[in-house]
Amino acid sequence: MANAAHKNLSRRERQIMDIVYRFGRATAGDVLDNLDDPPSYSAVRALLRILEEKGHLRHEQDGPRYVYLPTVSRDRARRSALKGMVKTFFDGSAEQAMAALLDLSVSKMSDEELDRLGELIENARKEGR
Amino acid sequence: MANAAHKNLSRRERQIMDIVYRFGRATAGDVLDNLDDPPSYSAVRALLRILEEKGHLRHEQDGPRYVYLPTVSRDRARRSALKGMVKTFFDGSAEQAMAALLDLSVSKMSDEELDRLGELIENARKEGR
DNA sequence: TACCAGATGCTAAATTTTTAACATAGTTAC
DNA sequence: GTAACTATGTTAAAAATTTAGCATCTGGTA
Repeated sequence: MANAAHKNLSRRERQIMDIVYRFGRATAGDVLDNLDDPPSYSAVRALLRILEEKGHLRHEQDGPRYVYLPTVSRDRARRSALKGMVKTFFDGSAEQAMAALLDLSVSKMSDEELDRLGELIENARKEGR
Repeated sequence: MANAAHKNLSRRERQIMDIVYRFGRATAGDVLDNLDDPPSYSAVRALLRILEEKGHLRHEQDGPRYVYLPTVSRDRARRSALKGMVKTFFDGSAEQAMAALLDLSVSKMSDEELDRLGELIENARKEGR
């Protein structure tokens, strides 16, 4: 079911998880700095603790402070998010999603990037699967 | 800014918007049927009305009932969602996102689909941009 | 060592979200 | 026409989320 993990997050929880995923690892301060319409530092810490309780985050000690990391690997999170997106916005068609993605960003892509993508597809067509 | 519209939705609101986007248009009943851990019919209707007030949905009369539709075109919603995803999970790299998408679904893709994608990239490399 | 800065833990209040219940109006079928 | 069914509109209570405040602890530094 799509983005199962994310589905049950509250608004703030989701905002925070997005930031942590984006950063890979983040302190309460990092999160606060990147939150729209941010609450108090204290509120952010409370949310981080809740997310940890729920099993979405874990923390490591880094000197005097906590650094939070997702418990689910970035790779798994990516897959899950992609699946949800394809299901919700592209009728389940990964091809459509890729086309839209390409359309969205060709203007910003380098020749090298396009070459690499071309190869990936070439490979998939020949051997892969 | 990512998925600006979605960012401020509550949990249920987001779940409902996802369903409406997936269906394109949906009645309260459709939404109820597709909601995990569903509340009462009445609760769903209340949420739909709130989403309409907030400007995320509009409704059309279809015989005796309302059919709800997103106010933002699917295309815009897609773009917005894709951008957010790329930013959050792929360090802003559309190429990486496309590669992951391909990896996720090569096994399910037909030769035709792969051909079409190959062409799109070919075109982008040659002329486009 | 003793102080200061900056961190966490915990608790309870404020706000928002979510829900159900009830009242009302429109459709359809007989 | 009217009864049965199925909608919607509104309201207020229940539940969950979000927040801030205060007490406490830890680490670095003069």
